[in-house]
Parts: sequence; C-alpha cells; structure tokens
Amino acid sequence: MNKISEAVISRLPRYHRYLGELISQNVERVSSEELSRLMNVTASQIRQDFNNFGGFGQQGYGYNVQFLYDEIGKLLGLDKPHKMVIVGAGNLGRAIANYGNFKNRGFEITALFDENPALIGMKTSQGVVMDIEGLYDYVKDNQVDIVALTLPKEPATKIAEKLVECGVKAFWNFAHTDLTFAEDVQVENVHLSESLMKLCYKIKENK
Amino acid sequence: MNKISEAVISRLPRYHRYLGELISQNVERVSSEELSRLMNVTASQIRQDFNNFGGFGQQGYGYNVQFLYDEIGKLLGLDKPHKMVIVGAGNLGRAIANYGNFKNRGFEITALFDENPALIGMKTSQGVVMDIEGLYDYVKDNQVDIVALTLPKEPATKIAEKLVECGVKAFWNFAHTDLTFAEDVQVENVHLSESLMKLCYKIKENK
DNA sequence: CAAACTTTGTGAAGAATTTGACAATCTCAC
DNA sequence: GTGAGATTGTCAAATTCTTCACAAAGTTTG
Repeated sequence: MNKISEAVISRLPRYHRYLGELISQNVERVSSEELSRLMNVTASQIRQDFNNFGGFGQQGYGYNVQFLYDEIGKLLGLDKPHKMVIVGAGNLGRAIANYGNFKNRGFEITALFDENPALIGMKTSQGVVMDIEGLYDYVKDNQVDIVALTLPKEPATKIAEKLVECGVKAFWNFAHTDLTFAEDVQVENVHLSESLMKLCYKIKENK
Repeated sequence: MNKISEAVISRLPRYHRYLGELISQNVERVSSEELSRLMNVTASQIRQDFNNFGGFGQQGYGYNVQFLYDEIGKLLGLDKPHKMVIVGAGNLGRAIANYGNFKNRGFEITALFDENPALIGMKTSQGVVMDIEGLYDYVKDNQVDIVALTLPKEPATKIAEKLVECGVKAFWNFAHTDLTFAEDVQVENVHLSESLMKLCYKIKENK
C-alpha cells in the first residue's frame, strides 16, 4: 500500500466520529455530498480520502454508514484492544483514567503510576495508584501497548527513555516537550498550552 | 498584513516553547540552522515562517533569542492577560485549573462552574466550584476572554450556545463535538480521543 | 427492462506549502 | 578599516494537498 499522508490520517478519527453519530441516528446510507455538508468539508476531499484505501462506496448509492464506520475503525486499529498504562496520577492522569468512552473503544487502562508518595495508594476507578518504582518491571511482565505520560517534562523524558529500553513502543505524551526516539517508537503529543496559544492568536486577529 | 496561513500559526507556539528553553539556558543568539537542528525542521521553513511577519533576524548574526521569543509571544497575544472560566469541574476541568504554567503566561482562571450538585461548593486551588445556573450572569458581569468547556458534548453544545448569546467570543473546547458559530466566535478544539486514535493508527502501521 | 438519475472513483488542474539556492548584508577578527 | 565568513530575507522550484470535472457504474422508477 502507498504511504498514506499525515493529512489524511488526521481526518480519519473525525470521519469515524461523524459516522458513529449517524449510526446512533439509525442512518443507513450517506453520500459524500451529504457527509460533506454535515462535516463542513468538500465532498471531493471525502471521496479522495477514502480512495486512498481503495474506496468504500458504490456508484449511485453512496456509502453504507455501518460498513464505512467499521472500515475506518479497522484502519485506525480500533478493532483490536489496546492496553494502556498511565504514568502520572495527577488530575490529568485521573481525568484520562476516568474517561469512560475509551473503554467502549477497546482501550483498557490497566494501571496508574506516580512518584508522588501522597498519591501512591490512592484509589481510583481504575485501581490503586502504584509506585513508579514498579513501573519498569510492570511493563516487562505485562502487555502494555500504550503509555500515557501525564506528568511534568523532566520526569516524563527520563521515564520515557527507560520505558523504551523496557520495550514500550507507543507514547501518548501530555508533557510539555517533544519526545524523540528511534523510528519504531511512536509518539503522539498533546500539547494543551499550544492549543490554547493558537486560540489566543485567533482572538487577537479577530479584534 | 497578509493573511497568515494556518500552517504557520500552528508552528508559532512550538517556536515559542523552544525559544523559552533557550532563554532558560542563557542562550543569547541562535541561527535558523541551529534552531532547525534542535527542532527537527528545515532552516528554510524557519526563515520563511518568520518572514511572514517581516523577519526578526539580522544577516551574519542570526536571531536574538529573547527578542524573537517576545515577538512571537506578541504575535500569539501572550503579552496581554486573558481571563478564563472553566465550565465542567470534573478531573479534566480541575487538571486545567491546577495547571500552574498557565498563570505564568498571563492566563487567569477566574471561576469554575459545574451542574453536578456533588461538585458545586467543592474547593479547588482556583476557588469554589460554582453552580452553572450562575454562569450566564457571571459572564455578563465580568470580563471573560475564554471559556474552557470540559464537560460532555450534549451539555457543552447547549451551554456554549447560550454563552455566545451572552457575548462570549472564544471557546477552548474539550467536548467530543465540533462547535460551530458565527464567524466572530473563535473555537479551538482539543479532541483527546482523536489524538489517541491517530496513535493507534501509527502503532498498527509500525507492525 | 430501459431510461433517467445518482454518485462514486479518478485523472488532472489548481492552490498551498515546503524546500532549495543565492544575493544582500551584517559580523568579527586582525 | 578591511576582508573573510556567516546568515538572513527572498525568489523560484519542487512537492504536497485540495478541488474540479466527468466517465463509469450502480440505483431507481415507471
């Protein structure tokens, strides 16, 4: 398969979300034109995007909503379960741990770690917060597909490096820094303050 | 001034972050070449980006780090204070309320609202959680530059619409939906699950 | 079952973004 | 002060992304 561009991949989750909504409204079929109105993008882009993966529609009919939803889900890997560990049990870590929607989509949070003695032992909906000392043995002994890093940048960088040595291949990084590793380690950054700054730019331009 | 492209704006916060780090390391000057190695982008892109705003450097010298940092800060509107209200006092709302770095950058969280009686009255580092009933009067009576929406999509949509009627011009939206309003209302979406799905895609491709 | 209609998949044009290259200009050492 | 070296700002080329336009192929109606 050709390399799919980053731009296309970034749009897949949004398609998935809108299709999920159509399913919950019992909509069975949808045309690229209808979907484009709903999502505020061009119909052409929708068709072009799906065509990267071979095309999921049928001329004269459009797309079967459920089928398309499932196919995009497969593209995103949502058909397979993912075990996730959260490192950093502050408010953000607990927010993610408690976010119910993840479980529905095959994400299972198997453990929560922190280095702060005040948090270790704390009960959460995902179990007790464990001492970060045990983290490295944990990832060696258990399947861990994703590590979410919800702690300040200095410990995050240090801990992530050790985790890579222990075989972790994917990070969901909330720390205010860019983690970079060898090619086969995947990182997805969520830089909240950058998003807030972008909003500020828009506010300023709007005046 | 010409319209600056979305792509350029998205990169400004990252420049700002790296420059901030250079400042804390007491680095006085930097060339586009050095910065490009640090940030893993091309030097040409850096120069092109800054040139959108007239260029901040000097031939033969490079860029003065502090000056560049301040200028980008101004572009992002970080030189002016912003008053923010958080609607939704769950873990995510409290995570944002407690995130200390915001205060340093001129963001002041002035109030926290929720509709859940179990949370109303709860003490946080930013004051007591207020009843959402009082939200609309609050935004009419006080300056509110940004409303952060950290609650489920159904109430978020409903509440945001009312807030627009009350004059709110900017939303930082964490709800799992796209808010759309008239042109002069700015929205910045943070869709955590979409970011997680992108990570899953990369994991799958990596195998 | 045929004709009219719908809508996709796709090649090509157009637009936007990124990269390359270098003249212009400043710095710095001597 | 002068000349060698450094580095920007900027124009142009290359690349990537988005939109347009339409033939091909399926659907629906009578």
